[in-house]
Amino acid sequence: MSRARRLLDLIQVLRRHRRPVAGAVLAEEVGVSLRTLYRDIETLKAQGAHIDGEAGVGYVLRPGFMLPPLMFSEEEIEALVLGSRWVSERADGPLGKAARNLLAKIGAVLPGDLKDGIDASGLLIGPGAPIAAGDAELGAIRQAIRSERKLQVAYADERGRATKRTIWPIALAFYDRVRVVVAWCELRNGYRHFRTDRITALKSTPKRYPRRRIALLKEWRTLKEIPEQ
Amino acid sequence: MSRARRLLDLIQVLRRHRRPVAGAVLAEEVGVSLRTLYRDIETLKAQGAHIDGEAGVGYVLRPGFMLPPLMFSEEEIEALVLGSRWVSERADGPLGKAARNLLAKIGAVLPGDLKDGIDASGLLIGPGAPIAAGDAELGAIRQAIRSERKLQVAYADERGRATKRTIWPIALAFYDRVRVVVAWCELRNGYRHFRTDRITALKSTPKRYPRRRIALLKEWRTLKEIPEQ
DNA sequence: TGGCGTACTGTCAGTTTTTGTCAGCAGTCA
DNA sequence: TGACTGCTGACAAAAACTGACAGTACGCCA
Repeated sequence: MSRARRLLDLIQVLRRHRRPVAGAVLAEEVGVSLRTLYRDIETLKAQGAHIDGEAGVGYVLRPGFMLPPLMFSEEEIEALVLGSRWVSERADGPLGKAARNLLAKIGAVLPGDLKDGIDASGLLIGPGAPIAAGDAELGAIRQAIRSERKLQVAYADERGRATKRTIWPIALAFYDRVRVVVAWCELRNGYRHFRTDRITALKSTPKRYPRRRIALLKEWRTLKEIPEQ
Repeated sequence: MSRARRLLDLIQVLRRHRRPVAGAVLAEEVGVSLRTLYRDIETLKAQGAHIDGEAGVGYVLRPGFMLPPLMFSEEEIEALVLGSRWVSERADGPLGKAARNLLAKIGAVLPGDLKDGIDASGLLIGPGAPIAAGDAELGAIRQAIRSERKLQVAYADERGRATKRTIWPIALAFYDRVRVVVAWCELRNGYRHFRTDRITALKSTPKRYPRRRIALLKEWRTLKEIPEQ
């Protein structure tokens, strides 16, 4: 197995372990000596991987994705840049910032004559309809979705009726003007949609919801296809 | 210099030359023997680079971008997926397809447990307002923008007055419901905006416009900041 | 405090990979 | 046809990688 391949494998192995892993364990899993493992970790760090090593503890990989060398066509890059610009303009603050970081990161590795390529991409996002409020909490909502944790929300429905609910957020949908949380609602015992601008208060909880998000998402998608009464 | 680094360099060198380049020239530029260069080209092709070699002619790199190994944070990947989904749903057909290819390409290199990660990303694009017509020509417009070539268009303005113009397209702006071509208009001798749904006919020409697109784009941006009369 | 588990570094010999040289075949173009 | 070029195989030299061993440093815990 080539060295480059082994390095990718090492990242995967690291990803599998959520807790810190000892170098010796990693070395065994990828089939090299401990000394070589240290060298590999060094190489990966040099390539930008976020690996934290602590004496007496082990290694952890900060959440993220490592991509191997990849070739994109012009149109694919255009799509990437346009999409990131849309996120940058129309999504909430932190996500928009991530989109700009993404572009900066890609720009940084392109040779000089291509850096402007990204800035000067011919595809632009026009200003759109003003987006309804409720941005401040989106970061927390995304975090809850990622980590599959329950949220407590105070919600005012379209008729202004206020309720307090515990929900299992499974997705966040971006419309032109509003954002909608898709969630299982413990109060109603069913899937419900919550416009973020109508969430009057939100509290993250440390409680994980009892099913996997992917399964819930699949179930919700199936239900959606059945016309409602 | 590491081999991986040299391969990236080689891609850059190839990008610089628009005409076919002899392997001997490339070998000299990256500082290796011809034999090694052939081996490098082979490796790059195996990694997915679109390099065409023809005996008696030389090498050409089909337009595109090669990215080195890159680490993205969770939020950056979320932004990438969400942005690509927006492009996939809301941009024109070919670009949308490119966005889907982009995601597939990234999904393909991720280890098994992450592939669904992309499909199951918790961020969705909601259905939006119907988009005004004029999609069919977008591919040709983007092509003209990329290659800095003039377009002949028949245009009906907001009051229905029809004109025929030769324009230098420099950008394409995506609004919620319409798409707008930003261009220098030879008829009006100035920058004008054309809604794609009001372009009644469009013809690509092989004529390059006389200035660089980046410069025009910069000029247009400056002019925009001056309030119009 | 001492012991344990761990990250990390240096050195060096053996192994593997990469590289250059040479030789030859095949395709393109004028 | 001849000049130029892509492409492949073989082999030895050069370079990089690897494993083993020795040693240091750091954090945790009894």
